[in-house]
Order: sequence, then C-alpha cells, then structure tokens
Amino acid sequence: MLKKLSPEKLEEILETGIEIFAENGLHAAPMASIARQAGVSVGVLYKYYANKEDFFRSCLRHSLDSLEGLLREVTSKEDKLLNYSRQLIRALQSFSALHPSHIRMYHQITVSSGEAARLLASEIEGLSSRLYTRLISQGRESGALRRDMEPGLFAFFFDNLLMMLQFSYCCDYYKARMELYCGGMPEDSAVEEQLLRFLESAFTFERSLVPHGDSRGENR
Amino acid sequence: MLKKLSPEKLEEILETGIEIFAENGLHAAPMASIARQAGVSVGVLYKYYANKEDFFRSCLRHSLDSLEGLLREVTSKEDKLLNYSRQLIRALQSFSALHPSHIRMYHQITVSSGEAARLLASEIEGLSSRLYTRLISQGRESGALRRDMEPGLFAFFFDNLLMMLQFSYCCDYYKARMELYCGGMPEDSAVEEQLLRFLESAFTFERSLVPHGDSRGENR
DNA sequence: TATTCTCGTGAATATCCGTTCACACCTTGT
DNA sequence: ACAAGGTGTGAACGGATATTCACGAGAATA
Repeated sequence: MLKKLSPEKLEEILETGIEIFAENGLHAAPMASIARQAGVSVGVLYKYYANKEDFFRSCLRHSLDSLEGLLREVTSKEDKLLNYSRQLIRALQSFSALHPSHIRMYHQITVSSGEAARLLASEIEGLSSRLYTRLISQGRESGALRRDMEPGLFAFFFDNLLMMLQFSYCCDYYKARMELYCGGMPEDSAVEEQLLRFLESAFTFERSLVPHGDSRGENR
Repeated sequence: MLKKLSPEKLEEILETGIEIFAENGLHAAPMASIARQAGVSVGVLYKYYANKEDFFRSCLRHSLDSLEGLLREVTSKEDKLLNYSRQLIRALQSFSALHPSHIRMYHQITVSSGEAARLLASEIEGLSSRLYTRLISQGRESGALRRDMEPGLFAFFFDNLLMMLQFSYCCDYYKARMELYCGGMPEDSAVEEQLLRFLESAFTFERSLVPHGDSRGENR
C-alpha cells in the first residue's frame, strides 16, 4: 500500500467523483460509491477533502480546467465569427464524446437553487459568457454581425443553442428528446451543418435584407 | 373532518407536490414535506397513491394537462409561422410567470436517466414536438420557411430556444445565467422582440439571399 | 532490526426518508 | 342515540447515507 496517494490516483478519484455526481446528482451521489469505484476507502476522501461539498467543488474545478483548455485552444487563432462557431461546435461535439460525464455533471448542477446556483452559474458560465460577448462585439465591429440585436441577448441565444447541443449528446433525457425531434440520432456533421446555417442566418439577416448596401463582402 | 378529500383538496395536494418536486428533485422530495405543506398526513398520500412514483406521475399528468390547454389555445386559430412564434413566446412567458413550479419540475425531470428518461421525454416533449413539426411543415409548404434545412433539426433548435427561455425565467441557475449574459433580467417585451428577430432570420434567410428568383432549389 | 510516525481503512454513529399499520374520529343507517 | 364501516393520522420500522475515529500496515529513522 502506498504511503501517499499518487497524483494519478488523486486525479482518478476526481474523475470518478465526476462520474458519480453526473449519474446521481450532487445530493444523491454516495461518497461510498465514489470511494469503491475509485478503489480507495471512504476515509481517505475525508482526509483529502473536508466534506462532500468540498470534494464536489474540487471535481468541478478539475473539470472546468479541462474545459477552459479546450476553449482557449479554439479561440487561440483569430478568425471570423462564423468560423469560430464552426470550431466551437466541433470542439463541443468532441468534448461531449470524450467526457460525457463532465457535461452530465454540469447538467446536474443546473438544478441547484438559491445562492449556490448563483455562485455556480457565474463560475461555470462566466468563462463562456465573456468569450461569446467578446466574439460578438468583435463581430459587430467587423461588420460580420447585424446591429439590430442586443449583444447580451444575442450571446445568450447563441449559448442556449450550444449548451442544449451538449446536453443532447450526453444526457439521457435530452438524448431521447433529440431523437424524438429528429427521428433518431443525427450525424455530427449534419448537426454541424444545420446549426451553422441557423446561426449564419441570425448573424447576417439584417444586412442581407439590404443587398445593395455597402460592403457585402463577407458572409458565406 | 371530511369523510373524503374534496376535489379542491386533491388538486391542492397535487400542486403542493409539484412545488416540492420542483424544489427538491424527484428523488429528494420528502413525502412528509408534501403532506405537511398541503395540510394532510403522510398516510393519506398512500391511501390515494400507491407510492411516491405513482404520486409523482399524477403530479406530472396534472401539470401536462394545463400545459396542453395552453398550447391548444395558442394554436387554435390559424396564422403565419412568425405570428405563431410570437404567440408561443408570449404564452410561455405568461405560463412561466403563473406556474414557475411546473417549469421547475420539468427541469428536474430532465436529470432522470435510463428508461425512465426516455418515457418521460416522450410524454412531455411528444406534444410540442408534434406541434412544432406540424407548424414547420406548414411553413415550408406555404413558403414562409426556407427549404434548405431539415425540419426535424429545425424544430429541435426552435424548441431548444423556447425551452431554455422558460428555464431561464423559472430556475435559479438559469436565471442567474441569463442575468450574467444580459447584465440583469431583461424585459419580457425585449426578449420577445429579440428572440423573434433571431427566429425570423432563421426562418427566411435563404430566400433573402435570393431577392429576385424564387426556386433556386437549395443553396450552396 | 527496532521504533516511531504517517496515512489509509472500514465498522460504527447519527440523521433522514419512504412506507406501513394500529388507532381514533367522522359519517351513515337504523 | 347507537353501532358499523369507512377514512385520515402519525408514530414506528427498515434501509440508506454523510461523517468519524480507533486501528493497523507500511515507511522512515537510527
């Protein structure tokens, strides 16, 4: 038996925690299940973390770190709004395929209430809301984006679509719902294509209404 | 003491159940709290319902009945797709204001998994998916809707936006998230207006791109 | 090798919740 | 007014879970 848990083991415990939280919800996830599935005893969880709440926060932070890495990668190279969207959709599709438990845990978090909900929302959504708001501001300045919509609500609708897409790939209820609408699980490429068309319309509609205007030299 | 619970009392019990399920989740909602808040004893719940699961199903059915009534009202008079959308948005806004617990309960249901998730999804989403698919088919036939998008995915994106809107009005986490994006709770009328613009673009973008001709087949 | 210290273990404890059932009250029929 | 049957009550039971802590197995030191 090791004297100290290795960093790999500690990470394994966090990943296991994410799986169990994703499956059972924050409240109903049994610490005993987490310990058993990670191959350690319950006691060790309480040696490394003050309590369940503290352990959950660590799981969330661990997950957010990997998500931030992903978003940073996507937005590292400058590009047009529509191309960003394409990259984002693809990145979220692959993240959903690789780490469905993380997405499911985020979904479980959305049922929290009260002050906790406010804190968690700003912790989880802060990153993407800042990112999308920035992208949309840039889009407006570069003329790639219509001007008759409030950037805040626009970013909100935009993220609603992306968030629901991830949930629909990972969470049983939303998966069933997507199959209901589409008559079966659609191909990733079809979703990418159709969602992009949907978004492209929203991005540029106003200017398309004025085909003679000035610089029609971007979209498509 | 009444010999039998009055219909009003029975309805009050169901409404209380919806509130408690909405607040605590399907699994964590205590039957004792429901009984206490409704002003009856725990025992009576088990006289009228076989168990918690059975009681929950009754709460859900009770709620879906009122939701169906609302949707039926909106779609009773024929209209254009965009006007339907406006009526839908308004109806959902007022339903969210009147019955936030119902929406919160639907949200709690979305965390269920396995076979239960599939059944609940088809029970709750079946109605709206059929409705939206029908509206979209009519829209395509009447020419009010672009033809280069799959109706299924289109209806799916459409409902994603409407569903997220309801959650954002009623559920703490989503409420905080919307405030994060919009810098405060936006006015109902602003949301209606902006979402309609967003949708209108998606409905008609393809045709706007081709202001002269009509049947350019499908784009790209 | 002997001793001490560090750290993981898992049985035990306290709490909470679904469900049951013996009881008491109210209604109804006579 | 009384008896009988129906109906709501809530204390009690069993199962589950967060958290603790006395213990023992390795590592470190000499």
